[in-house]
Amino acid sequence: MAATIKDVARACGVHVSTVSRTFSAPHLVNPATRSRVLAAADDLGYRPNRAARALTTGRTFNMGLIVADIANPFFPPLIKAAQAQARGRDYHVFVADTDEDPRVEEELIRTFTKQVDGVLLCSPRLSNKMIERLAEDVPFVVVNRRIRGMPAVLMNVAQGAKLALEHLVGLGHRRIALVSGPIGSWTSNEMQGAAAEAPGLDLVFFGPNQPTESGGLAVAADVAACGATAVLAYNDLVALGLIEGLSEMGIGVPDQISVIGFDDILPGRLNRPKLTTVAMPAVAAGRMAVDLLLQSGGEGATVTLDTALIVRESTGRAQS
Amino acid sequence: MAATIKDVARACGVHVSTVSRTFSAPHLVNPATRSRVLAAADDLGYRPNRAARALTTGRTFNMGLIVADIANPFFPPLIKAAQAQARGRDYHVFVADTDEDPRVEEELIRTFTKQVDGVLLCSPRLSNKMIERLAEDVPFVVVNRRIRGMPAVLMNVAQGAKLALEHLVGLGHRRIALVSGPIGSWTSNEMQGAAAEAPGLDLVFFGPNQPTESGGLAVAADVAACGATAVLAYNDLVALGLIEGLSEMGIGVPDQISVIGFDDILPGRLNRPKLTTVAMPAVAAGRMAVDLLLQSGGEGATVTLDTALIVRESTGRAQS
DNA sequence: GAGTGGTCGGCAACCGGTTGCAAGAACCTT
DNA sequence: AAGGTTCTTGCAACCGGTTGCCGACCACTC
Repeated sequence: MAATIKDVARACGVHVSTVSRTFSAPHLVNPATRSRVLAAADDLGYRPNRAARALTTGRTFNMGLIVADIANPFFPPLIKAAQAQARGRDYHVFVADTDEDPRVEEELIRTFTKQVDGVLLCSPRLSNKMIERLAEDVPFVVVNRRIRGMPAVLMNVAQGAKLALEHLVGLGHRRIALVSGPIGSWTSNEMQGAAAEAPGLDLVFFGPNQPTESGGLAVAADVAACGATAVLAYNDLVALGLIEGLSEMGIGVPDQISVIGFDDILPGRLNRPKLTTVAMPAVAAGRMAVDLLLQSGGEGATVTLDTALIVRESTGRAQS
Repeated sequence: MAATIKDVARACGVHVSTVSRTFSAPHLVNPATRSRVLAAADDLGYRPNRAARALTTGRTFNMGLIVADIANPFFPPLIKAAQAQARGRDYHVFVADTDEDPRVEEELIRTFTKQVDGVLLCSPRLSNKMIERLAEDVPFVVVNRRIRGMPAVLMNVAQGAKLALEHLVGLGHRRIALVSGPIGSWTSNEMQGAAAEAPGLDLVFFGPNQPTESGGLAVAADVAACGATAVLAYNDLVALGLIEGLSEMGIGVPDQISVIGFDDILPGRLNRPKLTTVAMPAVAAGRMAVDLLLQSGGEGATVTLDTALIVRESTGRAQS
C-alpha cells in the first residue's frame, strides 16, 4: 500500500502534524527537521493524499469541465486552452462528456460536486432553473449561456449571425434557411433572434436538429426543397453534413446553394469546398472560463467575446 | 453550505451511523426509520460526499482516462465508449489530455491517484519503467502498449500494416515511405517492425514526427523528394496533412503518390480523396479497457483487437 | 415467566490529512 | 537574573463519512 503521513512520521520520529506542515507550511518547521522529513518521505515514496487533504481544507485544486459532445472538434481547443491555463494556476481539469443528454449532465455535475472546486459548464443542455439549483452545491462558470448572477463566458453569436446574413444579402440571397441546433441551446436561440431582427429577409426555420453531421445530412433534403438559396447552419458539423447531403442530391455548393457554419473547426478548413464560417473564440473562452472560476468570489461577472466571419469557398452569388 | 450527514441525523433525531446505513446498507435499518431519514435528507438536499466516503471505503467509483491529444478524432469515440460502459457499471470517467508531454502525463497520473479507482492510459508517451513504477500507486489498464504483467488493450497494428503493405504491393508499389509517429509510441514501433519484415520492399523511414496534420504537412516535401510512390502514415491526421502538403506542391493523390493512414477517423471519410486507412477498433477498445479495469484483480490480462484495411480513394496503381 | 433469537441503532474508532492552541526551548533585552 | 520574544513541535479536535461491536428491545416459544 502507498505510504501515508503516519508512516513518514514514524520513520523519522516526529508527530504527523510536523510532517503535514513540512508539506503545506514549510516555513513553520525547522530546516533540519524539514530535510529529515523530506528524506524519509522520499524514501517511502510518500505523496499527500489529495482527497483527504481536500476534506479539511475544502480545496481540491481540480476543476471539472463538462461538454455536450467531445467528438465535436469545436471543444478540444477550448478544453486544451482551459487545461493549459489551469495548469499554470496549479489546477487540474477533469473533462466529461454528456452525450447531449441533460440527465447525464446533471449526474456528472453531482459527481463532480465536492471532488472539484468548480465546474466549467460548456454549452449546457439543462434548464437555467436546474443549473441555478445545482449551483448551490458547486461553483459554476457557464460557457455559451446567460444565467442571471452566474459567471459566464459568452460568444457574440448574434453579431456573428448578423455578419453572416449581411454577407449573404450582399451576394444577392433573400430566401435563407436557418438550420438550428438542439433544444436548450442558447447559441441556437441567439442565432434565431439575430436572424429575426434582420430586415427584408425571407427566412425558413428548421429545427431542432442534432448538432452533428448526421443532423445536417438529415435536413438536407428539406432545405433543398424549401427553395432557399443559402443556409445558415447551427455549427460547422451541421454545415458539413448539409454540404455532403446536398452534393449527394447533385446540388452544388456554392453554385446552387450557399452554406455558412459556426465555430471554424479544422475539418471545415480541409473540406472541399472550404467552409465559410463564423469563427468562435474557443481558445480565449477556455482561458477566460478558468480565470473567472478562480477569481469569482461567486460574483456573476460576464465576459463576451467577439466572433468573426471567415469567408472561404462555400458561399457565392445567389443564382438568379 | 451543503448539508452533511450530521445535519440529517440531527434533523430526524438519529445517530449519524443510522443515516450512513440508510444510504450504504438500507437493509440494516428499519423501514420506518429509513423513510424518516430519507425524507429529512431529501428535505435538506443532502448528498453523500463521495470524496469523504472514498476515504474509508477506498473506492471512489471514478476512473481516470488519459489521452495524448484529445483533438485527435481517434480518441473521442474511444472516450465515449469508455464513458458509456463505465456508466453502466455505476462508474464515472474523468478525462485528461497530456498534450503529448510525458511530464504532464506523469503529473496527471499522480493527480488521479487516490481520486479514482484506476486509470486507463491510452497511447502513453512515458517509458515502460516509469509506468510500472506509477502502477504501484494506482491500477492501470494500458491501451496501445504492451507492458509485462499489466492489463492491456492492444490493437493488431502489425496485422493492419501487413494488410496495407500487401495492398500497396498489389498495386505495383515497391518504394514505400513509412512516416512514423512520436518517440515512445508503441504503435509506431509495431508498424516499423511489421514493415521491416515484409519481403521485397524498398522502405524509406521518416521520423519521429508529430502525430498531427502539421506533422504530415512538415514531411510532405521530404516524402515527395525521396522517390517513393506510396506512403504508410502513422495515423490518419498525418496522412491528411501529407495529402494536403503534396497537393500544395502539385502532386496528386493517388495519381502520383498513394497514401494510407491508420485509425479510420471521420475527417478521413469526408476528405477528397477519401482516405484509404487501417481501421482501429476504438469503440471496442474503450469498452474493453473499462471491463479490464473493473475485473482485474491486478491480473495482467491482455486483449488484442483486430484491425481491418478499408480501401477508399487515396491509393491507386503505382505510376510506371 | 424465563430463555432464545433476531432486528435495530448507538458508540467509538478509523480513513489521511489540517490546524488552533499551548507548552517548552532558545534567544534577547534591560 | 527576571521577563519577554520568537521558533519549533506536540496535542487533540475536526473534515464527512463507514463499520465492527455491543447492548436494548421486541416477539416467540416452551
